[in-house]
Amino acid sequence: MVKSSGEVTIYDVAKALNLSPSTVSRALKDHPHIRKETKRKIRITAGEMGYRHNKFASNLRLKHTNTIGVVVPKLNSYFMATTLAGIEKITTEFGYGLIISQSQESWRKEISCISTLFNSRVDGLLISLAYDTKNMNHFDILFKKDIPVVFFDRVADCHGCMSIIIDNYKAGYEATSHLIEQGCRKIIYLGGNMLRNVYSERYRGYRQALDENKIDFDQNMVIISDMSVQAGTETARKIIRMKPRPDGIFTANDTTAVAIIVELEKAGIKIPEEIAVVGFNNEPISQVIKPNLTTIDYPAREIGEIAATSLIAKLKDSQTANLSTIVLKHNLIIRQSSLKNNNADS
Amino acid sequence: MVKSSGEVTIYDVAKALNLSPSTVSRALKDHPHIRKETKRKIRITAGEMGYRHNKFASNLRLKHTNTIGVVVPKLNSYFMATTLAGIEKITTEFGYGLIISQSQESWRKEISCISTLFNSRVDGLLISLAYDTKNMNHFDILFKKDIPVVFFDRVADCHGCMSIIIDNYKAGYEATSHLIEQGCRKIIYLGGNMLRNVYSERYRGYRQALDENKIDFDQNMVIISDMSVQAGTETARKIIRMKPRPDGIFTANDTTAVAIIVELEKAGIKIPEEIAVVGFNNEPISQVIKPNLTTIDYPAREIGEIAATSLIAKLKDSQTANLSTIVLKHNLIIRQSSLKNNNADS
DNA sequence: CAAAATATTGCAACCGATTGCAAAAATTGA
DNA sequence: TCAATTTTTGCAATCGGTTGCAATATTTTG
Repeated sequence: MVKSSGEVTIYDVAKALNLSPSTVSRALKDHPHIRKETKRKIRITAGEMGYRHNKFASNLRLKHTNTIGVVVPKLNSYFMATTLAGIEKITTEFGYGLIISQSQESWRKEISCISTLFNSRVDGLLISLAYDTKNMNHFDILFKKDIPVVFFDRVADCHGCMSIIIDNYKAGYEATSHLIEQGCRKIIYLGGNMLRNVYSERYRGYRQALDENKIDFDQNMVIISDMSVQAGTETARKIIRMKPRPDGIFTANDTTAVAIIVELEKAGIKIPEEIAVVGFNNEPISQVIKPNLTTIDYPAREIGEIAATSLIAKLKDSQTANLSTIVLKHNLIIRQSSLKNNNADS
Repeated sequence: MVKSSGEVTIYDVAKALNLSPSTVSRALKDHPHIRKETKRKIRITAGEMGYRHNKFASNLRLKHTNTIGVVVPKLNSYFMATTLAGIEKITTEFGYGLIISQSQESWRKEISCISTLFNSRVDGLLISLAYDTKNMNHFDILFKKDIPVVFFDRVADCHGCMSIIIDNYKAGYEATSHLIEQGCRKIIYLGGNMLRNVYSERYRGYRQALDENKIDFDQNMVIISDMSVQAGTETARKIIRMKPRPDGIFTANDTTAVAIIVELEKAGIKIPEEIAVVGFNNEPISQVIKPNLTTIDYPAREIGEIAATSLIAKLKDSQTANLSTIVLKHNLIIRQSSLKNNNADS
C-alpha cells in the first residue's frame, strides 16, 4: 500500500521494523521504558525513511504548541528589532517557534493581535504595549486559560504577570540631574503617552531631579507627543519660539533627540552651548549625530533574552516562582550634546 | 459529562443544537451546502459557547499550516526590520502566521533555520540569504515537497523560485557614474561577499561605469568586508594610508558609509571635497550624518510586501504564473556627501 | 399528486502521535 | 525448575476537525 502523500509516519516506521507505533513513539522521544538497542534501530530506520515528527498530531494530543507569541508596537525600530533578535535567539535555542506581530502602536490593533495569537494557541505571550492602550481587558482571554504573559519595556501591572524593564524613574532622574549639573535650569521633558510606564516613570524622575535641585516646575516644559521624527521636528520648532528659551532637553528616545538637534541647528542654535540635549536608548544614530548624543544605554538585547527565558521557565514549570519584575541595569552615556562645561574635542 | 479542559469543540456546539459535527464544521467555514439559517444559529451558539477553531486538528487533517517561514540574515538592521514590517502586514492581512528566524549571516545557521522551519511544516518560505551561503542544497528538502520559496534582496537563481529585488547593477552603475560626474577618478568600491547578488551586481555596475568613462580599473580599489561598522572603520583607516588617496567611495550600505565618514573626518579629511561618499539603502542615519549621505533609496517595505504577496498567491494557486523575478524601482538620492561641484548650504 | 431534482444534513473513517494499562518477555530468586 | 519481579512492548482509545458518500428533507416539474 503506497501512501499518497510522501509523509512517513511512526506507523510506517513501526511496520518496517515489525514493532508497534507506541514503541516507535516512545523510542523517538527517548522514553526510559524502551530498550536501548530498540531505540537505536528505530532512530536509524526513522532517519533512513525520512520520518519527521508531526507537530500537529502531537499538539492535538498534547494541547500545547511549543509556540510563543510576540506583540511589539513596531518592528522597524532599532530598539525593538534588537530586542526581537534577543528573543529569537533564546526561543530557537529552546526549540520554540515564534509568531511575531505588530500592534502598530494602536490599542485596537493590539487587541486583534492578541486575539489572533490566542486563536493560534500560543503557549505564552511576550508583549510590549502599544502607545495608546488604555486597559487590559483584552488579556483576559489569556488569563482565563492560564496562558502566561511576560511584559517587557512597556509594561503593565496586571494579574501578577512578569515584567522585564529598566529603572525608568532612575534613568529619567539621572538624565535630568546630569543636565542640571551642566548648568541647565529650564529643561524640557519630551515624552509619550503617560499611560505607558516608560514615559511616566521617566517623567517622575525628571520631576524628582527638578525638585531636589529646587528648580520650579513649569508645565509648559512638558511636551507629550508620539515620539516620531515628525514630532521631534515640531517640538524643536516650538522650542525655538519659546520666550525664555529652554537650555536643556531630555527626550525619551534618540530618534526625536536627533530630529530636534537637526532642527535646532538649522535655526542656528548651538548644541550644547545654548541647549543641551539628552536622549534615550543609545541607538547607533546617537554616535553619528554631531554633536554626539548623550543618552541612556538600554540593554535591548538582554531585555529580549531575559523576557524569553523567563517565559520559557514559566512554561516548563508553571509553579516557578513568579518573580514579578526584573529590572536590568541602564547606563547614562555622556557625550558632546550635553557637555556645556568641559567641552572636549572637535 | 464535563470536559476536563475548558475547550469547546464542534462536538459541543453540535450537541447543543442537536446537529452533527459535520454540519457545524461546514457551517463555520461557510460551506454552501448548509442552510443560511442553520449557519446563523451555529455561528451564534459557537460564539456564545466560546468555541475557537483548533488549528491542529485542522492542520493534521488538511496537511497545511497556514504558516509562512521567514529567514533573514539579521533581525536588527534597519533594512531587514522594515522589510519584515512589510511582510508581517501582508501575512496578517491574509490570515497567515509567521515564523521568523535569523541565520546570523551564517551558512551553517541558515541550514538549521531552514530545517527547523521545514519541520514546523511551514507552507512556504521567504528568505534573504546569509552572507556566506555557498550552495543551495539545503533547500532541496523544500523543493522535494513542493514548498514554495520566494527570495528577496539576497537572492539565488534556483528551481525557478521567485525573487524580489531591485536592479543592483543599475544602482551600482548610477552611484558610480554620479561620483565620476562629480570629478572622482579614484573610486573605492566597498562591498560584501561576491557570492551575494547584491554585492556582485553593484560591483558589476561599478565596473561598467568605470569602463564607460575610460577610467582604469585598479584591483586595490575593491575592498570586500562583512559590511559592519567595524569594517567601515577599518576600511577608512586603510584608505587614509593609501598612497594616491582615493577621491570617491561607493559602499554597499549606509552603515559602513557612515562609519567611514566618521573615521575620515577624525583624520581631518574633508567630505566631500577630498573624498566623496555614496552609500546604499537610504537608512534614516543617512540624513543625520554631516554631511548628509548620498545613497540609493531601497524600497524595503515594498520588497517585504511584494515578497509576501507573491508567496501567498503561489500558495493559493500553485499554478500561478511563476513570474521568476520582480524588480522594484530604486532611486539615487543625492545629498551633500558627494556634491563636489555645487556645494550648497551649511 | 407522484416522480424527479435539488438542497441539507449525518455517518463514519480518516489525519498521526500519545499514553494508561494490560500483556509478553526477560531476569532473578529460591 | 518454576514462581515472582522487573523490563519491554503492544492495544486501543483519544485529541478535534474534515469530507466523500449516503440519507433525508424540500422543491420543482410534468
